[in-house]
Amino acid sequence: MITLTEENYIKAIYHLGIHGKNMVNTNAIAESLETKASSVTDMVKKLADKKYLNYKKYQGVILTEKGNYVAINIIRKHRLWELFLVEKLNFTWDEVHEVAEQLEHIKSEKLVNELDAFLNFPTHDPHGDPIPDKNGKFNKIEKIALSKAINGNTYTCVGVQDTSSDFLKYLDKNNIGLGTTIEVLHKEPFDNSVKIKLNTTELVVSQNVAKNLYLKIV
Amino acid sequence: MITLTEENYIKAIYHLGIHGKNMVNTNAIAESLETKASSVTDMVKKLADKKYLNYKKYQGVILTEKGNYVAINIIRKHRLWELFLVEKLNFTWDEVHEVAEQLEHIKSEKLVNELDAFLNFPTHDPHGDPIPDKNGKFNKIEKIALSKAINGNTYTCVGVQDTSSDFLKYLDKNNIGLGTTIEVLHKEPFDNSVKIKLNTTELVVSQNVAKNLYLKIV
DNA sequence: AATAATTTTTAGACAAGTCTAAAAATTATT
DNA sequence: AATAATTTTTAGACTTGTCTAAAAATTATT
Repeated sequence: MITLTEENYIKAIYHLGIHGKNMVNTNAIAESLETKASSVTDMVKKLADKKYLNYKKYQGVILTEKGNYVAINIIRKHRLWELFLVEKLNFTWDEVHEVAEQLEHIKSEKLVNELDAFLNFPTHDPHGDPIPDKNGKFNKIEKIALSKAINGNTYTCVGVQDTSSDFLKYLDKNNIGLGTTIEVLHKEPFDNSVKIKLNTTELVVSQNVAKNLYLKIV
Repeated sequence: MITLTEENYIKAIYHLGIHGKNMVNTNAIAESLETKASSVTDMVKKLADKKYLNYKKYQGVILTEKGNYVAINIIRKHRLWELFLVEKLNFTWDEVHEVAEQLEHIKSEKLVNELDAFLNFPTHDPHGDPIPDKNGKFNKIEKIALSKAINGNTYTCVGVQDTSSDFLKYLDKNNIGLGTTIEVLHKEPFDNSVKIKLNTTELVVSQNVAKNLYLKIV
């Protein structure tokens, strides 16, 4: 039986390993889980024993097929629950994360699959992230950060990188959500801020915001 | 912060203390949680320190107001989730318990209250047990075990005592559910079995079944 | 290539919750 | 009321996951 802590390590390692196919190092895991490197070393040995990952001393860690499967399953549950909370229980997109972090660990195959059906087999969660299906399959959408968007083009918002409450509240306040149409008016080379057009209003957003907002070309 | 284990102890103590206002003893708690008496003693001291209950050495344990509040809140969550699983996710009444045991520990005031609203503020769960409201209030229904029902009277089924999968499957197989109309035809003094009439069919149930099936007079 | 800085691992300790075995208190029996 | 049976508690140990501090390996710098 896999423990809650083990699941959280596997999830963190999955997310850290997503870009670049190289190994995930101890300090990165420690930082992401807000724990100490020595604790990570201990746990990583245990997870290697259980065949969730391959571990080379001083080299870092990489998930096995088995570990990958576990990670994707947790992510599937997390995102289904997030969507459930927003669609059925009136949560806002900045409120869902904390609760979904708990719900993702509930163990019941039937529960996940019935929830999936209840929500009509959705493909994306409230932050625009893809939801893996029963078999772990999901397609990533071709998205681009606002900071890398091209002047004069028009896009729609398809997701966010940062899911912190503060950032999501900022977006809400400025009427930016999934599906919002955004035209790129001007990119300021001095501070990398970007001037955009939303419906009728114009808005200047900082580099920080621009980096964390994902768009798709219309 | 209260731990999962503490919550389970408090819930068990609440259920054990419901009949008779006297103290709940160590062995009873140990048996109900399938643990050892020595473990119970340790935990009970901890719960007393945290003011969830009053504990007198060798005398047993009784929940405080604070402990009672925690217990009722867990029961509220358990029963709301059970109803959700049956009503929205196609679970049968014998499948819900195990999953609800997990879901009842999710911590989010908003989640519980929104779930309550989503289900239209229900008053009873799929086993006929009352669901406490936001303020912990609930009315117990005047129910009677089939074994104590009176010959010739007609009742409706309002709940069960035993919620084991086997018992609930037995009831399903014989078309007995919440709201089923039951007429008591004959009580056999020899083995305490009871002959009942369901719609058109007649059925003889054992003493064991009769003791675990709750009825209300029509 | 030698030294410095950083990263990672090891060793030993701690808290939570559990266990076994033995001691202490309570309850039942004669 | 003394002894027997039962229940409860204590004492000490184990597991999981964590920590600090020190040692070892790797990477960066000169």
